[in-house]
Amino acid sequence: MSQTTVSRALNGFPEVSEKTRQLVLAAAAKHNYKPNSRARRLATGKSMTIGHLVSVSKEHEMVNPIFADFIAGASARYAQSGYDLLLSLVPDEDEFTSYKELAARSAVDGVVVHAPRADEQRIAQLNDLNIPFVVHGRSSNTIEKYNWVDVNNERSFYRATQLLIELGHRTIGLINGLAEMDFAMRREKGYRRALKENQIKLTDDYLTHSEMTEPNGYKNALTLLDLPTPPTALVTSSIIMANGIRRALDERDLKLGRDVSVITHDDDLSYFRDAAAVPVYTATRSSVREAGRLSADLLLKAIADPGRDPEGILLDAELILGSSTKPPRRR
Amino acid sequence: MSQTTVSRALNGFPEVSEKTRQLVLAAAAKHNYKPNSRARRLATGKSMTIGHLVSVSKEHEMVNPIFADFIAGASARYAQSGYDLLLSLVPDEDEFTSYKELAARSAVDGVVVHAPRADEQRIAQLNDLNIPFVVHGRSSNTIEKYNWVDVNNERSFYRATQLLIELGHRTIGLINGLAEMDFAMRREKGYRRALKENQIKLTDDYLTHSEMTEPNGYKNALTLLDLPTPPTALVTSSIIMANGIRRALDERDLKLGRDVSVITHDDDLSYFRDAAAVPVYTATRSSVREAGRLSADLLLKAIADPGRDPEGILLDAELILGSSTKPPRRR
DNA sequence: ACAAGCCTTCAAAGCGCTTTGGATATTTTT
DNA sequence: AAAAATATCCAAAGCGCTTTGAAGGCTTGT
Repeated sequence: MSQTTVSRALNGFPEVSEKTRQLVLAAAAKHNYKPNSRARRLATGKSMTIGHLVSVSKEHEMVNPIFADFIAGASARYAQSGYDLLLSLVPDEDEFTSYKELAARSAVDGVVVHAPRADEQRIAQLNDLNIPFVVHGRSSNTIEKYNWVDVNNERSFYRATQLLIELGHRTIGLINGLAEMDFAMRREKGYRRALKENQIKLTDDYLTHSEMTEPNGYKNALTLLDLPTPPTALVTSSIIMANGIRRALDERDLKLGRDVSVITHDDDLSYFRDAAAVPVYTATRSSVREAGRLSADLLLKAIADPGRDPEGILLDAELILGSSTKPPRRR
Repeated sequence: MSQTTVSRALNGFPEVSEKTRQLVLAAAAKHNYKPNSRARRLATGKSMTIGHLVSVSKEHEMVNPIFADFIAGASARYAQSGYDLLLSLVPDEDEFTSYKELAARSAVDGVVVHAPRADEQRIAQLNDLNIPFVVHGRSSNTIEKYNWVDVNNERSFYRATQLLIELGHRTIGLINGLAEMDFAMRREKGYRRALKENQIKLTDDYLTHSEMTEPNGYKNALTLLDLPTPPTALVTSSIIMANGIRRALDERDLKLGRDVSVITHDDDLSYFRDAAAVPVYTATRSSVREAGRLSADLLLKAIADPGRDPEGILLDAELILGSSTKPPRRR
């Protein structure tokens, strides 16, 4: 049987009769034959690979813990469509070089941009390289069109802050992610809007920016608790930081919920899943794994149809009531 | 200039004069030329790709949080050697199929085996497939030779338990990972050995096995605290579980350290780095990122020299004194 | 029974590199 | 100055597939 027939049979072309196809498939299964990826990719001119470049902050060598769950969501989709996932953790200053290199050697058919900043260079750069991409998040100061999947950060933090205010809190801190991150900026905006609408004036002392680690949650919580007028409630951007906050409260002999209310953003990480009947944390919750799935779908569409107009998908984080929020304690 | 010369110049062959090489390099840099990966891989017969198959438990869709840091370590090494990292998150029951498929289409030059069980099928299977691999961890019930990088789990949990005993604790619980995992088995062994050497008899009630999530740490801690004779100290396999334990203590109005001592294994995750002058947790600490680096090195060596005898690298976890351990409280 | 048309199969070209074996230019030796 | 040795470059083959263009085998209509 000729190579052509085999190739066509395996790739589902209509020119081959059903009988021969079955024969070919049977023989392939029997010998555990799979077309050699390398040869196939050269012949088709496609890489059948999606690149994920995750930046590692030089300073703290920090890998954003949400990325594992995000990738878990995306990976499943890629597998379904026969794509491989190429992962590269790069020092953040090398990010663009890495994209360029991937494009030059045409190693990937598309890439995912993680952790966009409010000012994000990569979007224009990738548009220039003319390589399909999707951004997990958005970039406020970017005018260009691009594909993105994001959570409604501004609105959900507005609602979270509003909830605390309705409970009676007037001194509310925000323990946020790095200031240059787009999500952090939007969350801050929501927080400020809620305060403003309720005529609450707070200095920037009640606002911290840092990498979202547990120690940073702890440290920043202590800083806020040591203010002359300590906050009675905290909003934070990550459940990992929330754990640090809990530790800080513990150290000050304060009880989460009773003494200080906390609302956290909850990415629904698989190892922190807050699935109790009454959740531990009141939270703005949105599954980052689902975001991974949607991002993958969007990217695959963009690759399949290069003429396609960029699209944005906005997920709405639910505001989940848990036991970490109560009215402020009487003094 | 001929294709041959260019190829040789770029790949550092001695047959080309230094002058021409510089010319070629300059021209390549100028046009941002990089040899097409697909073509190069077909021509050389190498994939220049390392596969990481991370299994996702069907039940909880849990992705082991240590894998991000492990991969961060490995990725840096791959990049240095020009290798790509292919990541696939697969439902655990499909693991072997996935390896076989990767091998059949020769998509990778080697693979890393994550989270080995005490009875681990994959090792024999990969040896059969004759594909270079390294295991992160070991498999106690496997006789075959293989490359591995592991921590001295048995010894470090022996020492941890011993420390608690020396402090005066007699009722010590172990909140461990899944029973079938090799690391969990070894840690239990160390724990039991320390108890036995000190003539301490405890029922299996003081021992729990589960996926290492925060909620499981919480739940299992509560279970142990509710025993007729509750433990005065706990040993646990993950800092994420330790956070759950803290929450359980909190709920019971017990203070970590003062009321219940805790020693945790600490993988030195980037978002939980316990770098305070006096660490929060007394811990058996070993950087999983370093394990990633070493695994990558070992695998690359194995690929470069197929005749090489398998090698094992045993890392010793340090026992770090923190503030979560104190003598048991008088009743 | 023959031509037209379709279904099925095939031989060969090409994907963009690396590598082999040979040719040419240069230097060294006799 | 010629021969030998070496340094430098090149044309062509080949990696294992997909895809093109064409040929062979069957069916159908007349």
